[in-house]
Amino acid sequence: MQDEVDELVEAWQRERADLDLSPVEVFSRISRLSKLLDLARRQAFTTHQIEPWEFDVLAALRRAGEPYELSPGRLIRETLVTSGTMTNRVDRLANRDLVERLPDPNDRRGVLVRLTPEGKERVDAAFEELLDSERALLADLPDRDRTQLAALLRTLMSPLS
Amino acid sequence: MQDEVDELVEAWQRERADLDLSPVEVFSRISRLSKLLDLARRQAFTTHQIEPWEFDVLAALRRAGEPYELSPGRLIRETLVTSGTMTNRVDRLANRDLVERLPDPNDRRGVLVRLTPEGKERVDAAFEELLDSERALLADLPDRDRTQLAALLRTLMSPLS
DNA sequence: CCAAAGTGTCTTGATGTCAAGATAGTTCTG
DNA sequence: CAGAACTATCTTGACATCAAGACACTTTGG
Repeated sequence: MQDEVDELVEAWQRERADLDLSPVEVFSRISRLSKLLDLARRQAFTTHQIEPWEFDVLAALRRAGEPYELSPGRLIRETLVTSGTMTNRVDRLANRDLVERLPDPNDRRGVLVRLTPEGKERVDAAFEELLDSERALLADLPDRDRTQLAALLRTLMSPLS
Repeated sequence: MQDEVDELVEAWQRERADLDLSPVEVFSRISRLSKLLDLARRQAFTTHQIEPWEFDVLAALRRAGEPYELSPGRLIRETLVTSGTMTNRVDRLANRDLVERLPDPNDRRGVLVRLTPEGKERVDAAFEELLDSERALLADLPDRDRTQLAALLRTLMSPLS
């Protein structure tokens, strides 16, 4: 069985037979999968009227547990975006009443972003839908393979993070 | 050994013990890896003064083989971007003399994008650097695991593409 | 205790992308 | 062969992001 990446590697091989192309087999697939996953994710969220970037923020707050509060700085670190981006995201989420901004009682520079009850409902529903859709994508992969894949990805990631 | 995703899964587990979180173990790692890879890629290309998006276009033309020509439509399909984006990319690459636009002799609506000699040099050098940097990332992974990882990713991708 | 360095958040301007639609040329159908 | 449907590319306007820096407050060190 052959996929797009096999074709890509063959094309390179024809042109640059001198190169060792083995890294492409792994990394090109990861990049493509990630792009396709974004689409699937966006799809899964449409029912709940939220965008992937909204989910990322809401989910970080949800995972934090009661009282569902984190500082913008912490959200930045969790979601790997810049501060300008996070200001903008929180603004838009606050406009939609999914989060609210509170002054940090311990630091007058600081702010706390808190999930509203509606935000919590929304993110919980979206997460369940996301898990369902991802489970469907994994359907072809036996349990053993799934575990092994996760383990290999963990190893690959360790030098990067 | 534990990574960020293990922590993320634990946090979810504390909050939502009712859910089966196994898909997260795979997909969250793929997304994160892809993000980290983008950074590594960007890094590898700085020496050669090109951006990842430039590489994507130049590489598609390079792989096509002599005379290194493809239509914008074909480039769109290879790189998974919209037509507006591709027009913009080709414009900027043409301004930097890395590609040129030619009329398609067989279709007066059409255009062919051709790699210039400088574009070819640039993309070849960048690709070699990219392969080196990716090989370094794979250094910890034995050959056997590498092949298996590629195979598992191929299986995972097949229902999506 | 005060000045300097550090930290947390927001603002600004530039950039790359997309969706929708415009335009020009081609292919199909009756 | 004429009109309709289709295709290829480009244009436009909106949008999310980032990098750099502004601003307010806090911590550190003499």
